[in-house]
Amino acid sequence: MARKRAFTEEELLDTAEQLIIEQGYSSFHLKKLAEHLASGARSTIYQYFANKEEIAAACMKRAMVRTVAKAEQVDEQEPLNALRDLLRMYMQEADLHAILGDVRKIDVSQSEKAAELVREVMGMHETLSDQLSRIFQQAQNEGVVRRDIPFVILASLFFQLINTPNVMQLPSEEWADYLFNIWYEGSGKK
Amino acid sequence: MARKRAFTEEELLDTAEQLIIEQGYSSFHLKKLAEHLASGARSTIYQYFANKEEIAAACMKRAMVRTVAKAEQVDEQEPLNALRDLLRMYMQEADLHAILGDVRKIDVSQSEKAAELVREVMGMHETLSDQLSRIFQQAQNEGVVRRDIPFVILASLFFQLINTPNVMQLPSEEWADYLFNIWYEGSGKK
Amino acid sequence: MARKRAFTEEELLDTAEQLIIEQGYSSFHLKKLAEHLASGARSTIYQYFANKEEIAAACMKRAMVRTVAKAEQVDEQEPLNALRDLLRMYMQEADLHAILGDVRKIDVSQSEKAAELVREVMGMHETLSDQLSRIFQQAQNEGVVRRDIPFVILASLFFQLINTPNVMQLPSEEWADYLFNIWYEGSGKK
Amino acid sequence: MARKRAFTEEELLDTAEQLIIEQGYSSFHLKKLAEHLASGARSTIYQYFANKEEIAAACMKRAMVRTVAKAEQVDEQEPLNALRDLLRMYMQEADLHAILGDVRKIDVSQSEKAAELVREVMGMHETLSDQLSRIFQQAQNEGVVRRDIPFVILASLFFQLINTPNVMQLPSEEWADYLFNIWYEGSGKK
DNA sequence: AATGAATGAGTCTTCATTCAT
DNA sequence: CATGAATGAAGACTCATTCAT
Repeated sequence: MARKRAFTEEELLDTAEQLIIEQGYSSFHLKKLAEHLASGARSTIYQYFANKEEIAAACMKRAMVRTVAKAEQVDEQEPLNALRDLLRMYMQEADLHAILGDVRKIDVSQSEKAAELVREVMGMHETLSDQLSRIFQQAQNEGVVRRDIPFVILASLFFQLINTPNVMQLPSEEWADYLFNIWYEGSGKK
Repeated sequence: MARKRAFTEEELLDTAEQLIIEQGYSSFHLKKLAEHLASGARSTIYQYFANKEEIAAACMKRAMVRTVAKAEQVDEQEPLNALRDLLRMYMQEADLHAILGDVRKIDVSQSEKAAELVREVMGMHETLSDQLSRIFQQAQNEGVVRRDIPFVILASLFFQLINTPNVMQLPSEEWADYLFNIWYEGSGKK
Repeated sequence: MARKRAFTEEELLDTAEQLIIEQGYSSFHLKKLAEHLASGARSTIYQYFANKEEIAAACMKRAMVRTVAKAEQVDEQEPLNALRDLLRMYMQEADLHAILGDVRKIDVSQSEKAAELVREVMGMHETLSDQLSRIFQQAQNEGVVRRDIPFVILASLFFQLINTPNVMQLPSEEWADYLFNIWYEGSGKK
Repeated sequence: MARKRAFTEEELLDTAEQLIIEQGYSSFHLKKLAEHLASGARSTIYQYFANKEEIAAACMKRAMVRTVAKAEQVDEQEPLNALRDLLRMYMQEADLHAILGDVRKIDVSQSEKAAELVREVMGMHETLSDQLSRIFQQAQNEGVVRRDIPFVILASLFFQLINTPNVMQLPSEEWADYLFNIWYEGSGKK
């Protein structure tokens, strides 16, 4: 008994995520968002979200939830296998990096809702970090990775692999495994 | 007899660079720039540059020129030594990464001058890449790095080392050497 | 060494005061304000004030300061004379009533400056009330006004005289004295 | 078979009146109105009224009609008794004052219906004024109120009594009689 | 030159009103 | 009839850029 929706909340967040990833949060404008939505006026957006900040935060939370859900399904029994699986997963959620860098830029002072969402994202980030640390520590205990390097650094380097441009155009999983090997074996000659 | 200069072009670019690095290009405003300049009015900036985009581009070019100059001084005879030296150098010019990520964000459509500057920055980036590739190829020829991996990827991974947060607070050079070792030997157990 | 000002801060506040008095704070818009200023764009206003709320608050404070200054010059020795003088004075600052009713409508949550100004206005209101109370109490002590009525009520009724439309078009002072007499003697036959 | 009514016209006007009295016409929004209605959507309001202005005007007319009806029942034989009764009545319809101050704020240029309603309200206001004048004139004729003051002024001062804040928390009728006495006898010592 | 001031284009947000189911 | 949804016309505010002294 009402008009047909111009776009779903889902579509809105998809579009927002795409824009934020491509151009960064600082240049994320509702005008642009509305234009990219194809149908629907700018003001319609306010039916779904109270303000720009909430959109960005909701968007980031959604990506984070998605990632955490996948991360939880990784079997942590065998550290190396776990790391390989995690890398594959992060490779698919490659934008997470960009997003995490932008969460702090959200002005949270005018919207308690946005503040809460940002807090949740931070919390989940913590969860992911903890998982990596846990696995790395176990790997060190089992002696399968170097022990002469603090695991934070190992983790940090490992996490950066995601940013490597896939110049060989390999399928995501193969690419992940390829990088994993280099990370593990090193770039020097054997 | 002209009035006392409010600020030199040099000072302006220094301040701009600092701002762009700290907060990213998208949130780089001339208002902020003027405030950080201590002396001089916002409108005075237009005596030196025609618009915001030119400032950003000039700023990035300057950083690039600086880097290229240093890179040229690296002795490329011994590939591994050359790489070590380059890493040390890049570590000092760590902001280059941030800057390079932002060049593309400059809206170049309204200012031919800015467009030209951006092109120059891109060109110099190319120069740096070529150098890295050259050294890596030589290293592969000499058999001091793995040959089963395309040198572009080796270079890409190598270049990412710069982003690793220096959690151990080591002095820049030591930190570079530390990472170099991990990159070379890998993270896996020996 | 700069362009000529489109309007002074003084002119701006004058215009704002007029608008707020005529149409109330709730319908006070910067667009309207700019239009009434004859010269100057809307955005120029922001050179002088940070936001709408500050303008309104500054405007009210100015009126209040003006009034308090006049009130302080009233000689309180003889209560009845003092009251007569005060009434004359309030008659000239007749808009004070309208303004006071609107101070509370100012949204103070986004601007500390506005909040402070509002606080100051309230404080000065207090000062004026205290003065009235003081004089009324003294008048009761000296037996020149009724003692069977709480002085707050006496003051309240007295203060309302200001709102009486001057249908006879008497000069302000005469009109004040005229009303003062009715207030004192009552409307009933002697 | 129609759906259940979301709200009656009566309920709508009740709520509108309450809002206009509490916060003034300038901050009267249909959004707020709909929220306060508990049941029914904002758009449903347009089944009953063509626009915001009509609602406000209808609301004010209703209050006016109510007041006029009560005023007509006052026995005008004895002027003083009539005045006392009128004051009691106005005290109960104390919001009338607020409403009358707001009629002029209604933008009547877009809706002929609203314009007509506003005209009616003004007309009834006239009626009430006439009644007051009539009674005052009679009172002057009978010599029960001062004759040295134009009856318009007497009426005006009388009407303002309604605004006096009831600090003593007396029941409405007692409060009316209390003020009536002061108005009649004056505030000066006997 | 340097700069205080002006300004218009652009963004966010709100709200009355209209649509279409 | 009722209403969920859409929307355009404001209004607040910011900022790059231009003016004129």
